[in-house]
Amino acid sequence: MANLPILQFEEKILETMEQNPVVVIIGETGSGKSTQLSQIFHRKGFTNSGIVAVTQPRRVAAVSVSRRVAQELGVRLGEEVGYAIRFEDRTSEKTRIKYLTDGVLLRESLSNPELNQYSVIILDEAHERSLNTDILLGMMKRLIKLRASNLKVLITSATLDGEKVSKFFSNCPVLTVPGKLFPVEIIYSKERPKSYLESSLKTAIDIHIREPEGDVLIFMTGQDDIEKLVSKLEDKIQSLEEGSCMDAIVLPLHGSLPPEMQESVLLHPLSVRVFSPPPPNCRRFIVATNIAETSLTVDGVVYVIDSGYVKQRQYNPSTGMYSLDVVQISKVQANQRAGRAGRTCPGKCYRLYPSFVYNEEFLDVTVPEIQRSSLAGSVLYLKSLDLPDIDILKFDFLDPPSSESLEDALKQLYLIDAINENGSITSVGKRMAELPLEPLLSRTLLEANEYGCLSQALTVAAMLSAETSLLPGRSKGTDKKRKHAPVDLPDGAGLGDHIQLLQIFEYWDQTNYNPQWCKDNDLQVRGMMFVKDVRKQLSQIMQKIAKGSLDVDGDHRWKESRVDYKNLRKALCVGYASQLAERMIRHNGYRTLGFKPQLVQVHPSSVLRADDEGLLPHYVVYHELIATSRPFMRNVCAVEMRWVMPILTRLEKLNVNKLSSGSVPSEERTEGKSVDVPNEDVKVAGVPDDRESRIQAARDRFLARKAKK
DNA sequence: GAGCACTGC
Repeated sequence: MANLPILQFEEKILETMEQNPVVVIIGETGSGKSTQLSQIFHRKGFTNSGIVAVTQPRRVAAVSVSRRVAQELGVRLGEEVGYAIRFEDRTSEKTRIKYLTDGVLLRESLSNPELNQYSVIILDEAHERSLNTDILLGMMKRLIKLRASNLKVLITSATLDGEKVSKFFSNCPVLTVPGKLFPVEIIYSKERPKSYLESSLKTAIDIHIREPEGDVLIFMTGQDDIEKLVSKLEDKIQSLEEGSCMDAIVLPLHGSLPPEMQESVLLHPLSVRVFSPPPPNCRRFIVATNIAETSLTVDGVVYVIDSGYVKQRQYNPSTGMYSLDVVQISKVQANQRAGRAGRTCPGKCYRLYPSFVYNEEFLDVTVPEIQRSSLAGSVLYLKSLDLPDIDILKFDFLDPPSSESLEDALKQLYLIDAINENGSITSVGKRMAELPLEPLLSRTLLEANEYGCLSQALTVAAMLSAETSLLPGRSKGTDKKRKHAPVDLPDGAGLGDHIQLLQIFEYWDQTNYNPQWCKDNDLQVRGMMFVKDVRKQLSQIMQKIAKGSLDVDGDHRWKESRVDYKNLRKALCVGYASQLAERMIRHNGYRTLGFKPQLVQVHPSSVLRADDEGLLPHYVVYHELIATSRPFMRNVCAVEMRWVMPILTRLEKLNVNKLSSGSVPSEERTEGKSVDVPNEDVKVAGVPDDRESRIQAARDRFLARKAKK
């Protein structure tokens, strides 16, 4: 600890802090910024007037760094040094240094907008540009004006981004603290590879034959490529002449591996011996996604092979559709990957692309999450802060999202009553913001409370929050098994996936949360326990914010509602009003109604059932649109026509221009736009002209069908 | 009839 580079900069940092409310620190890997900055401020008495907060984008980081700091200060974790993450608050009245996830700090500012308990706020790993950090950056800019006399803000960033952050904070000073990395030699390819799978295979084998010992970390884009490369690499290594090289093992590392397997990769070869006979000098090849870029650190890596690509999820605000695309990494990512080779000794990084690609094609920094996600939740959050000087469309973002994306968020919020036609937050919206959920689910919970099916809705919301971690990753071994397993699971009564999720939890509940039941049905125990936690947290918040009596514990008197789940589905229909789709006339394709109309299909994994004529329900709401091989609706729920009508009416009245004028006092607003011609109003920027006529057509068909009956 | 990188309240 004594020779951490950052400690030599202590005086300089303190001096700069004294004269400036905000300082940007560029601290390279190994500089000690995450553990030392907070201690420096503690030593210098900043903790006498308030707490020093350090945010982290990940839970594990908040926990492990705070543990380290407590140890270094020789105090018990939870006393002078503590942490706060979702479901776990290990702080006390004694706490002076507090590590917390950026999401927790955002929640805290909901009840205490000026964050008065803190004297110093450090936004660590800001260069990762998580959605929450970006919102915090904007809020800090405002906060330092309000609390000019008693708040200091520190932002840690990457070399390529520091100037930009500084400019954002009126050219605040930038301090660079060197890291403690060993030099890494960068080796570029002469040309672009035809296939980066083949190219990484060749490079890996070259390293194995020519280079001295040291593990090899290979960055690939996804599970498929990883599995292919692992098996090719294993074949190639086996075919090498016996005794000509040292032994080698090949290990995959990605997010859908069970956590135990991820951990076993991180341990040093000594521990691998538990599973296999101890090879004297054995090289490990770790084939990983970008999980190894920041989230996990693999020890012993000397060589890195960088494909130059990453799989990224992006949101298209005009269609409401997500897609997973393989895209080029940024320079910051490329450097981060290379750095993984220099943690224990000098290393080498093989970039499978020419240097001009790095220099001319790669973006300096990764496109921030805020420009790749649906912003309904963030916009609702900002609206709920009710800050007089904040206009969402002009909110000071470091990288502003497109106006199309903001308008999409406003439109969604309007359709679920979270904001009114003038863009102001409603009382429903205020209560929604208290819930740590996507707005559509928050809205569903509030509506369900009105219909007496809150308990069911809580379960659905909790199940959806954990959904990806419920099913184990697909691997050849479990695939066949899983074909039989779901037979034992409920089928959602044919009404859709939300209902099935509800039934699954209810079954588990009836077994008294038996872990064996999860295993028998191929559900991850950890995931189901998480659902239980989330459900509990949500019901506690609902008890605080909902009016009237609540039924959060499950009410078994509602037997009749279990046949068709009408109340729950009705609540879902109101909550998911902006994600509604109508089936085509004579086949089972659907057309989305809230966005620029898209032809989509129900995902094949859905349990939604067709009627006797083989047709699916006329209307469904969907949890997510995802474009993979084709555009699919994932997690759908059958809804009834008469529930849909009010939504169509609301869609018709939609006027995005009015929604976006949120900061103008309402009198002025109605003055200027008093002409009430809804047909004209629909034709605004970002909304296609044909939408109105399509909705009209949808209504006509609906009325015609109704007349027939 | 498909398959998904990574986080977080």
